[in-house]
Amino acid sequence: MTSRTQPPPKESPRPPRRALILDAAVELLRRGGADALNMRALAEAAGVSIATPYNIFGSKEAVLLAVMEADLARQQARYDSRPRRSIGDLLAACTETIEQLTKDPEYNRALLTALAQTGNSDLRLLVNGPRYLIWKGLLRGAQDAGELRKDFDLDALTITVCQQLSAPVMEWVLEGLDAPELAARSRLGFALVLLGAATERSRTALETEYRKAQQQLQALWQRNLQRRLARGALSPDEIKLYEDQLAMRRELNPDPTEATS
Amino acid sequence: MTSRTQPPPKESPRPPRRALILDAAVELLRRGGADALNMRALAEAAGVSIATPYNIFGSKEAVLLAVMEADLARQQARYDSRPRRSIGDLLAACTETIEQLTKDPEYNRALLTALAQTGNSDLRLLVNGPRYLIWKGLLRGAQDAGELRKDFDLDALTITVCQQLSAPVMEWVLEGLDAPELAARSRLGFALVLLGAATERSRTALETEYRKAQQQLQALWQRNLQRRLARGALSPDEIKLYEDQLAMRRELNPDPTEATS
DNA sequence: AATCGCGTTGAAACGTGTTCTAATCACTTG
DNA sequence: CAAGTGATTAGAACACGTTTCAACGCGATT
Repeated sequence: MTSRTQPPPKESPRPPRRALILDAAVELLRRGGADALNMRALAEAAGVSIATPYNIFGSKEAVLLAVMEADLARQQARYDSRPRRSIGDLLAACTETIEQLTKDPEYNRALLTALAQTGNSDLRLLVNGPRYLIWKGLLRGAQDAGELRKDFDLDALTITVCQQLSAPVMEWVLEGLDAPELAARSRLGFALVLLGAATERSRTALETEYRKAQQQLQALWQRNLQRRLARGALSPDEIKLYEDQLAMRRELNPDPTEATS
Repeated sequence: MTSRTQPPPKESPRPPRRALILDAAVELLRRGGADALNMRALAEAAGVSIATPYNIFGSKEAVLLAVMEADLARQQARYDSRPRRSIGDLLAACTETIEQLTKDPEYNRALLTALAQTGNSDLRLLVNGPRYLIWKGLLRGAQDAGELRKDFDLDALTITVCQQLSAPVMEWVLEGLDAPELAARSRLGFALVLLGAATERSRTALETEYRKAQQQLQALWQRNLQRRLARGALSPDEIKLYEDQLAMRRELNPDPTEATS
């Protein structure tokens, strides 16, 4: 009946404890990471009893899901407000999504880490459900605009694109990637996937996009590897990867920049 | 000096406690899932004191990493033994990887769940490092065989392909996907990504592969959604997705199979 | 044979999510 | 204005998990 879906239509009498707790959770996650968010700290930060979050939400997991839900609702609103139609808009949306994540890295990482730790499986639906529709809408726009072949199923494209986004995001959450690499990787993935379904009209633009992302990524790799080499913080696997890359590159360019050293 | 990389070259005197504990961990994961693997149960199952795993490995996380490492070493050996060169081999390797995972679903899911819960960030290197090289080798083979355009960077392709594998696997671990859908999704992703870099020679085969995976996926979706509809276990988001799909399909085929009901 | 080193042990400490219970508070009702 | 009523609170208690630590036992060394 009301416009909200989840919460029972019960208005908070005076002190909005629900919001108090959610705000405190966000702040704790942002400041101390996933480990900082335990129920005692949460209650204290919100200025309520430890029993209160349990009365209102039921469990720690439910608190986290509520935080996530609020986040997604905000994002969804942002997307709903601007319809987009071309592949350019699609790529822009990708960049925008990554920016939203990396704008508040501690918080977003901590939230996703904490949710992963609860082993929650609703996470998938919560995150992917609404997002899926957003991306599908964008892809449909591009398809209608003749930038994607009509004989490619929209759902299949959407899934593939979503996977290309979620994988690097997950790595970023686990601290395996920094923000620039996350951005480059997702754009690269988008471009390459879309290239597979591109029409003649969109092909060159996507190839350009692809090449741009690829060069960005290569530069980042070089930089990150050399930084880690300098720190001595490099695992055998990474070293092997690095040498592998160098060998490849040397193979392709018979005249590398070795003379400068 | 020795052929192994990680473990210090120290032979176990009589009772190989290290192996005992690792075996017990595997068995616990397989039988009871991630929750069943707590240190007390592990110690008991291995027939040692609870302190022993800590002396040998250092922490629960380290035990899990050791289990994972042993797994990967086994897999790596399997791949090393058979060099492959074409896109067909690449797709076969994808299927094979998924089969390895889903052949022992409880164990693999539990292991990855448990590792995700520890929030470990070495996970990425451990899993991706060796795997990365495997996939890169396969892609290089396909590129050398003229099935992938030479002007596409191998690392970029490898990353994108790996992401197309890791994302659905992650969803599968979180119980969001069943085994057939996992297989279909990864093949779909592989085909679509490779299609972006396909040469004229490989294009039609990849399109066929893509279409096969797509149809498989669609059939699975229909089945899964209807099954969940029947159970009444469907969230609003899923219903919206379902209606969205139906609308799309009706839009495309003016004559759906509705008459049969 | 006595001593030393070292891995192993059992129990206890510690942290965390969750629940329980008596006391408290606000708001309605007579 | 006072009493009742229900939700809310504070704090302890509980269950369960990881980790630590001092004591122990066993084999090798001198």
